[in-house]
Amino acid sequence: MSGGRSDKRRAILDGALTEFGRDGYARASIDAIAAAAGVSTRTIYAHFGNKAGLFESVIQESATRVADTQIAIVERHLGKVVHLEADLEAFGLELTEPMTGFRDHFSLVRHVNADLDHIPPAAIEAWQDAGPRRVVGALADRLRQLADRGLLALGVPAENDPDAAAKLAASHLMLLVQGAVPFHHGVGANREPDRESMVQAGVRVFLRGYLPAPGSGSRRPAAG
Amino acid sequence: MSGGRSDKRRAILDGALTEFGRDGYARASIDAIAAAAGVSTRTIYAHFGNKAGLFESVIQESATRVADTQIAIVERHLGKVVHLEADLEAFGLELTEPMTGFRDHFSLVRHVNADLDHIPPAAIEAWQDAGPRRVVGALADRLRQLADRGLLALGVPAENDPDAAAKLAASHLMLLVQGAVPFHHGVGANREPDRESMVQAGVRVFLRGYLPAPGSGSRRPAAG
DNA sequence: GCCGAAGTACAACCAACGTTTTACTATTTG
DNA sequence: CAAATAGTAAAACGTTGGTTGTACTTCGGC
Repeated sequence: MSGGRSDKRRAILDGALTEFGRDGYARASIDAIAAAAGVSTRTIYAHFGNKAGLFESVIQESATRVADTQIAIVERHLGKVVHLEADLEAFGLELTEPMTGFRDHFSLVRHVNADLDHIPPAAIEAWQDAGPRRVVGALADRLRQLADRGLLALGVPAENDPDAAAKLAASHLMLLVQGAVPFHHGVGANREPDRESMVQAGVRVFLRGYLPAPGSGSRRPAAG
Repeated sequence: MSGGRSDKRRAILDGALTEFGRDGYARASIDAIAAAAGVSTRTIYAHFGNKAGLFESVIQESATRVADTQIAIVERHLGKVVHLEADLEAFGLELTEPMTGFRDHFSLVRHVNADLDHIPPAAIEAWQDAGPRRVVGALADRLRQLADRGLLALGVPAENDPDAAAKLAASHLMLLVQGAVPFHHGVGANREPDRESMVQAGVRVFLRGYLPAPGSGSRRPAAG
């Protein structure tokens, strides 16, 4: 019918993302994952060895997909900037959308951030490299490009990492824009409908922080 | 020696905070908590009924203590403001300090935020009311006071919640300032020593966003 | 000195879970 | 056809963990 042989692997990854995302590593059971994937538990062990191996595959694969999506959004809105504020707002709006679309993934990420002590460092590095660092890097590239055009002032770079200023600004933008979306059903006392205004506010704050002082070629935002 | 009878309860709460913070609810075991508290497991059930009851007591108690500390920091630095930027920086610096001092608590909070689906809503509300909402409220009060003096421009308030603008600004400040401290040993690619400069950067961004336009009594920061 | 509250040590119960084993089926490939 | 490959179903193993029951100890207050 649907597949030649092995969409089993895909089904397992999907089911595991759902279960791990909802319940976290410890609570999620192999049996539940097998049921969600429509697969026998033995097949999971055949593909991924053990629970830990499955988990690493799940987060790395999911992070890659999400990062690809987010980088595409970065490029779409910040590749050719015509009106900085409007483009940043559109960027932020579309960036916070996947957080509902990829609900399971971001739920999983929260679990990972809480469980860092129980995850092998190699797995963490692999995940960060495949996901968040790639996004921040892409965003930093675009911000530096805008700074070169004189549209932004990113501040003085550090000696060791010349991109530190751009990465910091990128982190700030992500923080301000993603802080707009509540973790869950209204934990931060924020309601859904004001996502747009929350993003606008975040962008406005970002711009106030990183707009070059009027009448300066490309200076740092302020004196220490 | 040290106590008449029942510091047992305190010892249990402390030990449980350590264990829950390191391992999360599911992984933390009653036996380990009992051992950490120097107490028999039976005593834990005598005091708190069951694991869930213990957990709720732990987070509520801990959140209250941390919030008290943070509110004191808010008042100390933002009660009598003389030099806004310097005071905000000192505030941010001292606010991010407890995150290492109360390491277990913030670790626990990350677990809670990831485990929201598995925690009774009543417990979540109680925790939010006892902790984060009180801090944001206190900070918002001070920001509104600064806005009244014309030192800040918080934006237009919403109809339903007149304090929404102040609370949003307070959330932004917390976000920018606390985003400076890495979750763990360098997950965000940030190193410890630059906490000071991270806080400075965050405050600078905040001020650029919420400083009143020069030569305006008390306007909103920008047009929509 | 006695009572009762609080605590302890220890065993036991029961359920859940990760993992392996075994026996069996279906499908592809040479 | 034969052999390998991938998958399934179900039981079993060993461990861990939450929870309870029970008998024993402390110790402060009357």
